[in-house]
Amino acid sequence: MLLKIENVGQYLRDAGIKPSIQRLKIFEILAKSYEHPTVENIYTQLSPEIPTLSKTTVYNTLKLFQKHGLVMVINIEDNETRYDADTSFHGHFKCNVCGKVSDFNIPNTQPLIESLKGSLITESHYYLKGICAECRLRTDN
Amino acid sequence: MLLKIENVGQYLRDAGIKPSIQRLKIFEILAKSYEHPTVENIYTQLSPEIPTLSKTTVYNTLKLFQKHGLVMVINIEDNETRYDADTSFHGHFKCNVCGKVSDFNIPNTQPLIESLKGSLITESHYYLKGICAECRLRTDN
DNA sequence: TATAAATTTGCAATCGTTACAAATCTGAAA
DNA sequence: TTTCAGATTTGTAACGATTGCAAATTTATA
Repeated sequence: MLLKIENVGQYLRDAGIKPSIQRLKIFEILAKSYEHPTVENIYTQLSPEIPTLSKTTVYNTLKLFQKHGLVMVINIEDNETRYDADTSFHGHFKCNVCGKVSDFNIPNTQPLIESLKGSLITESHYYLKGICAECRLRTDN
Repeated sequence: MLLKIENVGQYLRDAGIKPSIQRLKIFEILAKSYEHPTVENIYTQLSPEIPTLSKTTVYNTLKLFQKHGLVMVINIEDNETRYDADTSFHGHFKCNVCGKVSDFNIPNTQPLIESLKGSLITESHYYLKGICAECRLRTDN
């Protein structure tokens, strides 16, 4: 989802991260769009603006965000790691035709799983794959 | 979960796959255990029994199983692809301490997601991460 | 037994990610 | 302002999982 953060610099500072230009821009891409970009996506988008940007910086920064709980990792495809600045519990839907990943709300709260009694749950992930409405219309599926 | 398949050879044949020794053994590892092995796991387990086994064969075979709907991919960690011969909808829980991945049943049916109306859903994945009961007791978490 | 097709194998290539050390930047003290 | 230490960024090399591909082997068929 689109996160409404007025001051990204403050948001990072509050999380204990010094807001360098690279960090600010990377976080903005994550927060101010509906995409769930890969490292490659972020790097490509930012390169014109920050020509000296290194892909290593993107990796390092995302690791840093993760460590501070500002970002969650989306593993839908095994060869495609995506990132999301919305860390609240929500689902992801990936269209196998156009490749887009969209968010969806999960109505009810998580069910209590009997067999996991005694376990500590720190992360929940729910995702679906299929063909999105637009692609179905377009391709007659 | 533990799949109860009396005749693995027949099961593969029914799916349109000729049951070679390699395919049989690889499928047995997937079906007859609670683990959710990686390619590495499978290769290591089978190597003593089939000394000529190639890791490429494991990859090819898993791709083939996938194509015929006999196997689902589990992407919990971005650097660790696991496989499961139980393709029915169920959840996975990964313990961050011992690393084990266990199954759990999901009680109620999937909620209808309003925003996905018109989409065709072909795969559902639900997974949790945390610390399992055993590791909590052992490590005092 | 001969031959074609299917399967397996081994190796090289690819790609995403990480390690690491040098370069650059930032902020505080002098 | 200048200097210096620490933080951050960068580029390159290394690594590991996965794939491409062609040769070798096995299996099925005539």
